[in-house]
Formats: sequence, structure tokens, C-alpha cells
Amino acid sequence: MDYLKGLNESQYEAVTTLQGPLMVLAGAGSGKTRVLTMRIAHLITNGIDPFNILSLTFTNKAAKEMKERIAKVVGPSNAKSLWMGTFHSVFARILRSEAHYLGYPSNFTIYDQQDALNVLKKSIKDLNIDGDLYKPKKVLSRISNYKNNLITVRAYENNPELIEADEKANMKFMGKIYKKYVEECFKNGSMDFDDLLLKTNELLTRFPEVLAKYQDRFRYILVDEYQDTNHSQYLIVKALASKFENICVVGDDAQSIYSFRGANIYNILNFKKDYPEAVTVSLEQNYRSTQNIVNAANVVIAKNLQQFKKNVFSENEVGEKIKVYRSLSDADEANFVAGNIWELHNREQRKFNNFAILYRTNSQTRAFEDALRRKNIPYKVYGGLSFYQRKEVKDLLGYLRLLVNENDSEALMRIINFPTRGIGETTQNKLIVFADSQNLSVAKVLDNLPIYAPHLGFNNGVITKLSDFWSMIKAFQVLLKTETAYNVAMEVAKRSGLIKFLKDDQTPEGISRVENVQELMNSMQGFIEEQIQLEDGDPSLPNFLENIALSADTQDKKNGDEDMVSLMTIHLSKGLEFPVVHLVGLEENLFPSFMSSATREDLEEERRLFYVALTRAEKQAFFSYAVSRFQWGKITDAEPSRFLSEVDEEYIEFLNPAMEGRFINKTGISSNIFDEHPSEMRSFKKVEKKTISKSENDKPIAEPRKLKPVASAKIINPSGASSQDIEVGDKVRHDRFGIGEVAFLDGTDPQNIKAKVVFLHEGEKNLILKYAKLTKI
DNA sequence: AAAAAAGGAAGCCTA
DNA sequence: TTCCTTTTTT
Repeated sequence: MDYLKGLNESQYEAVTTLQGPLMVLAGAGSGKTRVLTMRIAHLITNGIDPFNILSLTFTNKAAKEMKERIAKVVGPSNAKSLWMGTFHSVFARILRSEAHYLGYPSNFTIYDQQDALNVLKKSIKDLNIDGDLYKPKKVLSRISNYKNNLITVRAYENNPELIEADEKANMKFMGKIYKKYVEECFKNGSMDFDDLLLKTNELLTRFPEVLAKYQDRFRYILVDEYQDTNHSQYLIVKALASKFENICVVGDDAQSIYSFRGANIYNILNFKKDYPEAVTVSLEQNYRSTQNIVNAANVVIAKNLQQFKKNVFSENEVGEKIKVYRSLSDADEANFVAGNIWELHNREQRKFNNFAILYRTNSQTRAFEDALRRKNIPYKVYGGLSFYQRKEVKDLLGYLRLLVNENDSEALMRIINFPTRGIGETTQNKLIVFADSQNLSVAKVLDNLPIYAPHLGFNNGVITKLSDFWSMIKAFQVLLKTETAYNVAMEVAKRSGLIKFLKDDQTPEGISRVENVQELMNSMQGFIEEQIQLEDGDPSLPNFLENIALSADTQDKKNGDEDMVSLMTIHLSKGLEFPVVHLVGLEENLFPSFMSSATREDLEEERRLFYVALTRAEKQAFFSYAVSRFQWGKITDAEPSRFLSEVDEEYIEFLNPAMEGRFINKTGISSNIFDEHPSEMRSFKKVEKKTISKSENDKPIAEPRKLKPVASAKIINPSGASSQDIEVGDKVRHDRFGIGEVAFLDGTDPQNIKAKVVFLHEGEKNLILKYAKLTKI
């Protein structure tokens, strides 16, 4: 058992405690992945059939890597029958084989967020509900919330509290929309991401024989990143594990950062309540970072109340102090970071891929891209629009999805007139309305076009276009029976006119679109070859489509990537490590985010995010913040993040000596370093930063303005033309914070007025009127 | 009636 | 900036 050698005491315990419930609290950099893989290997060497092991990971990439590592220990044939993957991919697979229980076709389509949004938009429109009041994105996130908490449409309708809550939030049609959306998805034979979990729960609850089958199969269950599971996932795990209770959860409560998509930190905090006999193992030695970094991260995270007591420590070198840079503007900050990387690259011979720039929001990327490009430093931005979300890629995939599931009317409508073939909006609407009224799918109508056409009032020209289109699709479907997925896709790309359409556009963007389609074809070819190599591989088109639908992590960072600086959000950086980390934009209202300073829970999550960011660093960490930043089309004042003041000074070194200690504020409420002379200093600052952004950033400059407090101001209501006066002393209502009173107004530019509002329950908040959507009461 | 072109508004928190 | 709506052209 060589693989057990080199484990420390707690790692050893985590690997070898095989029976019964086990919780492994794995601090950052404590060798968690190693423990997980060794544990599975150990299970297998102890005679457990891999077929009986279910291992749920956070990303598909993690699953793949882990599987490879396990294969090295126990041999590839043993590793093969392991059930390993994300919740979504594992249960999508199960749902496909059990779909008939739920009345779904086994070839159901999986909708990504964009698809879901399109269906939702259509639903809202069909219900004749004002889309301005019911912003699809907002509605979708509410629906997602319901689903993650197992609130089905029926449960919703039977829950007066929920209905009342939605009414209070000015969304009394939520129930109606929810119902319609679910019906549409069902009709399309499709599930969104949340459905994959919700329907699994339904399957396991309603059909005891199915539950028994999977309980019996998954005798040993491992869940990674347990702190980021949502309620729905929690229930699935609990149901499956309830027979044998061989459940091992691994995670770190200090790194729970996904509550905005439903993750519930109490799943891990209450594990002991669910399984009173559970053994807890804490992995506390950090092998990744210097002592300085570990200690600095510790003192910050210690400010959180909701957490397990841990003593994370490092026995690595003490290391350098964290360097803090105060910059004048976002561009200045980016120049500092780029210059610093350049210098370390030269002076310490660090390769570019040693560096990461981590930020809170994607919109911060641009400044860094500009600065790096100017210095000719190679970089790669992670996140943002992923390859599979590109329009041209989704268009081709739309065709392919339609071939597999012709009831997928979302896919059908996407491509029925793309490339344009004279089937315009009017025709499309007629089709949909008719299909709905007859309770048929659009595909069925097209199947029997000659019969239905008279009822549709189409002229001959339209009928010809429609039947031409549909016979083309049918021909593709026939092709699918004999040809490989790749050949079919190639045929689709050519015969649908898609390639021709894209090639007609010779602009650089157009050329890159063609390349993207080619890239899709390549990845398809790669997928097919890979699947053929595998003994139990499945090179079919449906399998390919499922794979991409679930690979939100396709463009994740690979280790040993090319020699480039990595730029990504902190969320994306979870699980990665870099010798040198620049954590940027450490400003109030940016990090912590202005959306997240409302409640203690939100703030604690931001602090965990900070913890995650800092613990990515192995050798050196740099913090930076700007005193003003180009944001929302305006130059906005910024104050140093409270997290900066939460790091003990012994771990920090200030690069702007004059500023040393100036921002430290022990109240936890942000302070402005210029508070002593508010107006003069601020207007001075404005001038200064304007010159900077002009020369260095070439961005439009805001009109000069005086910044003196005003007694009243107009607010612009973004959702309509109506504007409303808000004055000091007014009682106002906020979507989230509730009722409060305006204490102070600041600024004359109607686009940029800040209000200090004292809320009944949430206390004092600084809000930008334009975004706060306050209602006067 | 459909397609292309132009104009205008909102968008930003995080996968 | 990107997406959506409106206008103009065929």
C-alpha cells in the first residue's frame, strides 16, 4: 500500500476510515484532492466494487483528473466503473435511464441559462405580462431558487407565504409564470440545470423502487466541496446514503462562496446533526502557502461567526509580507500590476504562468488587458462568454439538438429562419399559436403540414419554404442513422447554409466565427475519437450534446497551460493555486460587493471569498485598490475595502509609504481617508484622476462637477420615463432592505446621486439612487 | 411580408 | 459594450 506512505496523521485517518459517516474538513491547500483519490483507491483495494462507489465532484474536470489519478493506483479497469462526476452530470445520466417514470423522453434536452431565459421570455410574453416589470433574469433566478428548495409549482400554489412574499416584491404573477415556464419546458422535452436535481429528487421520492435500486448501488458515497451544495443536492445525497450511511463529505466551510446560486453552508455546518455518529477529521496543515499568507488569511476569516474552529497552519517558509498598493485609478492599478509582473518576471525569472490576477467582477478585466497588452505580457482571461455560448456555435448546436429531440421548440425556433430562408416572424408566430391551440409540438405540425396548412392561412410560397426546411431536417435525421455524428454535423453546417452565411462576412469577427464553427467540429471529432478509445464509450451525437450541455467548465484552467498570466474572478479561481497572486480592486462596494453588504451572512460570504482569493497564493500576494474607478460609465469614488483593515499589519507592507495605516478603521464601516476635508480634497482628486484616465485609458470623461451635499435631487427611474423627487427625510422602500428614511443626499449629477438611508432593520446604507430603485412612501 | 440597417436603452456581482 | 426596437428598403 505505497499510496498510504507520505500521508500525515489526519490525512491517513481520512483515507482509511471507510465505514460510516465521515466529514473531512479540508483547509485550503491541505492536500484534499490527494486524500479523496487515495480514499477511493483504498476503498477499491479493500475489495469494494468500484461500481458501488459514487463520487460527486464540483467540476467535470476535477472528476476526470481524479479518475486518472485513481487509475494509476488501482489500474484503469478498476477505475472505469466508478461513478464520478458533478451532481448534474451523474444525475442527468440516471434521469435518462429512468425518464419514463417522470413522463419525460430519455432524449430530453438540457437547457443552459440562455435557453432557459429564452423560454422564459416567451412564457412571459404569452401570458401578456409586462416584461419590464418581470425582468426575465430576475424571474429566472427566483424560479431557480424555488427549484433548488424543492418548491414545485404545486408546492408554490399551496404556500400562501411564498405567494404573499412575491406579492410584496411586486411580482404577483410569479406563480403564473413559473407554471407556464415549467409547462413549456416539459412540452419541449427539456430540463434546465435545476431540473436535473429537482427531478432526481422527485424520482427518488415518488418511486421507492428506484430509490432502493440506487441506494443499493451507491453503497459508498463521497461528496467533494460539500460546503457549496444546495438544498436539492443535500436531499439527494441524504436519500441515497440513508441505507448504508457510508457517506464521506469533504469541504471547507471557510470556502463556501456560492450561496448566490443556492449553496447552503449549513449543509456542512449541520452534518453532525444529520449523522450524530459521524467521525470528523480536520486537515489543518497547509502545504501550499507561506506562513505569512496562511496567517493573514486566518486572521481575516476569524472575523466570521458562522464557522468551525480550525487551526490552519503552514510549516513552509515565513515568506514575504503581503504588499499593498494604493492606486489613483483603475488604469493606474492595472499599470502597477502589469509593471510588477514584468519586474518579477525579469528579476526572479518567474514564468508568466506563475501569476494570477484575481478580481471580484468580470468588468474589471479590461483595464488589466490593456495594461498587459501594452507591456507585451501574454495573458489569458478565463470566464466570460464561453465557447459554447457563442451565437454561431449555439446555432449549429441548435440544428443538432433538433435532430436529437425534435420537440425542442427552443432549438427549432432558433434555426427555423437562420440562415434566413424567408420564414419570418409572422409565419413563426402563426405556427406557434396554432401548435399551442392544437396542443401539438411545432414539429408535429410541420410533419403534417399539408393537413394543417389550410387552417394556418399560409400561401403557397410559405408552405414551400416550410416544407423545404422540414424535409432538410428530416434528411439530416436519416443521415444520423448511418453516419457518424461528425459527418452529420458537417453536412448540417454545409447544407443548412450556415457556413456559407458565415463565410460571406469577411470582417475579422466574421472570420473568427467561421473558425469557431470549425473549432466545434474539431472538438466533436476529438470527442468521437476519445469515446471510441474507451471500452464503454459512446460516440453518438446525443452523448456529445449532453457532454457540452454539462461542461460549464470547458474553459477551465488546465495546469501546465501555456506561459501566460491568468486573469479570472475569484470564484473561478477556487481550487487553483499560483506562486504569485494579485488581488485587485479591494474597495468598498466592489469587494465586498455593493450587493452584499446588506446582511451579516452576505458579508461573511464576501469574507470567505477574500479568504479563497488569498489562499490561492503560494509565495507572494499583492493587494491593490484604487481611490477612484471608472464604473457604470462614470468615475466613481472608492474607499479601501474593509478587508484590508482586517489583515493584521504585521503581515502587510505598504508600497505607498505615505498611506501607511491611513485606511485602517476598526469599526468595520468603511472610512474615507479624505474625511477631514471632504469637498476640497475630493474635487482635487477628481481633477487628478481625470488627467490619468485621459492619458492612460482614453475613456470618455465625465463632466466636471461640484461635490457638495444637496438637499434634494431627482432620481431617474431606470424602468420608465417617470422620475420622482426624493428628499432628505423621505420615507422610502427598497426591494431588499425594506423601509427606511433618507438621511443624506450627495451629488448633483442626476445619474450619480448617492443617498444615505437608515433602514429599519438593516441599518444605515449608502445607495446610488439610480440603481437603488427606491420607492417613496 | 420579410430582411437589412439604423438607432436607442440598459447594463454590472459572482458560475 | 450588447441587445432590443424601430425604421427603411426590397
